Amino acid sequence: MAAKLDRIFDSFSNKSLFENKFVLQTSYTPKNIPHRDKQIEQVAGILAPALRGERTSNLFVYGLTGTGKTLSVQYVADEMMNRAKKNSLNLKMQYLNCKLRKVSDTEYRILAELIRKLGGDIPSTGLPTEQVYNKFIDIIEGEKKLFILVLDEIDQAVKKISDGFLYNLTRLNSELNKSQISIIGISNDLNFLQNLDPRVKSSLSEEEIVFPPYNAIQLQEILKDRADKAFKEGVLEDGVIAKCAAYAAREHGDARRALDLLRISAELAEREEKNKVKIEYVDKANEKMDKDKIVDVVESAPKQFQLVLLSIMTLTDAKDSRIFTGEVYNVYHDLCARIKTEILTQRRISDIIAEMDMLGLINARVISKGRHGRTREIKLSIPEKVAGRIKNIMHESLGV
DNA sequence: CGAGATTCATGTGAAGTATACCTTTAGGCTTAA
DNA sequence: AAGCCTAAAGGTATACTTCACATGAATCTCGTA
Repeated sequence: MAAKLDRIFDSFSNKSLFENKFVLQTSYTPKNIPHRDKQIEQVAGILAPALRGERTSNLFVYGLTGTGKTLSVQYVADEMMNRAKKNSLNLKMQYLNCKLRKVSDTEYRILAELIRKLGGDIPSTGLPTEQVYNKFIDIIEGEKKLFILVLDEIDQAVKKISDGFLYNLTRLNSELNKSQISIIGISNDLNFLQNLDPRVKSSLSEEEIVFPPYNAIQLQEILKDRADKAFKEGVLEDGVIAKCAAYAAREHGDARRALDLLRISAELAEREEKNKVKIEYVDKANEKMDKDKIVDVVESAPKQFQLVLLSIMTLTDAKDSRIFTGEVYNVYHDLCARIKTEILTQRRISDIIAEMDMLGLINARVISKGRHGRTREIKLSIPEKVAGRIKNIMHESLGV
């Protein structure tokens, strides 16, 4: 065993394909952002008044995942902060990703997280929401400043909560005396604005910028740029980058995905102690990414979700016809009885199934079976290759 | 035979409940002057 | 008297339950051709 480990460690330290892996990670902020010059200029143009101490317009940024929205905004923000520091302007920016699980569920949690990031302290529950607002205002009003709030994945937040939250935020300015606040909303959902309360819509999107997806060629350039820094000389086989770019271009030009693909391909190659990244590793990486995502969701899901999912999977195996809510509930019921867990009502299970549909674990749609009532028709949307693994995880965590 | 009426199995909304936290407040005890 | 601790009182959020009503097409009913 020890010898084997030695070998693994040796190969790891000696033959690493990476020069600097960090460059490929999502947290890395490159110095130049290719093909986004125009958007960056626009953002900068809109935010520039802040450097003169004026309030900036609220800004709304669209674009699919991995089109460089967050990166560009953060880039501009960083530059501005530098500038502001030099001119000793009291400018403050705060970035918040609304999608993080611990944050996303409620208005309360978003505000609480925001306050924590600003150095305040707020309990995780118990306070009236209004008091949390007051605390937030207190912090901002602490000293005179311009405050720019960047809300990433804002559509997620609104989907979970309501747009009342945004309404409150946009109105916040009228309650502020010394300071002023501007909001930058970043959204993946292009239709997001249309479903918004008109009042919110007009005040939030004083300015709008759209980030178009990258095409395959642009993706290749981005990848090459980073690959040069990330990898040692000549470890990439020809066409690896092209293939990563192609895969990602198929997924609406998602640069993040392209970079992940490249990194994971190389990691796989490294693990097999190869000294070159071959094209087939890209395929493997692609599969692995899908799989990891699902595993992640399932692992972090609450127990009752897992039980319901397990019921659905059992049913999928048992019969090849369509699956309905009632059947799932029966199986779930038995399962709970078997492992002595409390049994939730069918009403709740119905909601859980709807939520799992949102998570993309299953595919459920409401159908009417005429005389035989209305129900959801449920289909598992976990690939078979991953299903086994998922089942193991659940068996383990549930102790079935 | 075809237009309505009926029906089933569950979707869906609203309101209520239990639990887990949180702050505030008031009483009681300790402490220092 | 001031300070500190503790327990009770009064809030809220969240996950869930209960109740009640809404749905929508297969099936049934019945009048008519």
